[in-house]
Amino acid sequence: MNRCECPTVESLGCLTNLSAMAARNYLTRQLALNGIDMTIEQFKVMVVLWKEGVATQQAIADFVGKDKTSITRLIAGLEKRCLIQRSTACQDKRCNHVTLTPQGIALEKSTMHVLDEATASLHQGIDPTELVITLRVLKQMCLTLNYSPKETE
Amino acid sequence: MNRCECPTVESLGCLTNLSAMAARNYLTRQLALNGIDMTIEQFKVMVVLWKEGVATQQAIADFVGKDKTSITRLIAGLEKRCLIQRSTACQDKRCNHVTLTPQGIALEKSTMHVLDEATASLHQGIDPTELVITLRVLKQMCLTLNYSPKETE
DNA sequence: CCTAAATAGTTGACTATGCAACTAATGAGG
DNA sequence: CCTCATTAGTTGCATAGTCAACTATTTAGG
Repeated sequence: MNRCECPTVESLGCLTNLSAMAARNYLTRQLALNGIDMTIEQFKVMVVLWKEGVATQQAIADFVGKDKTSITRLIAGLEKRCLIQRSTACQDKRCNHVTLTPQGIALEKSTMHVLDEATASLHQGIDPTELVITLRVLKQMCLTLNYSPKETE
Repeated sequence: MNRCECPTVESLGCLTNLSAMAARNYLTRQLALNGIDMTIEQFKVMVVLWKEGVATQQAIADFVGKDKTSITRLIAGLEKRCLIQRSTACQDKRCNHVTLTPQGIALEKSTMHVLDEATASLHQGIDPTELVITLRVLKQMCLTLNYSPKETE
């Protein structure tokens, strides 16, 4: 049964949700198929750390566009898998410094490879020009919603 | 802090997730602001029922593009709010017939109004031609993923 | 200096999702 | 007819997300 038949919609509200879920599930399967025990959400946190080396939880939250609460729990999952470490100490004792473990560092190459292949699959069959437009439109929508002045109220 | 800064991406994988979440949260707020005690997910189920009148849980799952497990739980939420009813009986005793209660029927107009306004907000500032392209691209991506022949394996 | 506001993180309650395992009912083939 | 595969739905387990309330720390202002 075709999963794109939601009767609601010719709207970004519904279609972004459907396609996001489809992409999410696809990436999850690909990671699993490649023996990488990591969810997409955890993966995004790892990308930040691979880039930055160290980060506070709040900084990670801002990077990946999530609540600090979510980060607390994602970090907990990554810590359980021994991919990152939390060190409570720094000048500002409110902050946690999140750093990669050797295992975490080692995963970068293979994991990014899976991501690149998966992204290629997602983009497959899509006209490059239209892809660019789509990405721009989605960003536009994010901006509109995050900065929306009065919530239509 | 701008929530569209995920460093990962110029990919549909990441951007659809960000924009879907943004849209989802926006719609949730709008429903709440209008005094409608319903989540987006429940709302989608209601749309199916407003259209179809009756449906089995599996049929609803297919319509909204979710697992039957999710539907079991969404339906439970709607039942608790007295918006729908499950009647186990029919020719095929495996099926549940899900129907609307009078309260559920009564909610259609106001709820759809909120949806229409919210959709207009989402689409605000987006060129109509580009919107059409975007919707087509997202559908394409859903199709690619649902029918993906070999999972890149 | 000391109180009040802001910030970083955590926790609990609620909702949603997927997978796997399970029950119950149906249908198909020997 | 009876067994076996299929289908509908439920439940348990793990993950994720939001909001609100809370602790601890830092900072700003009287």
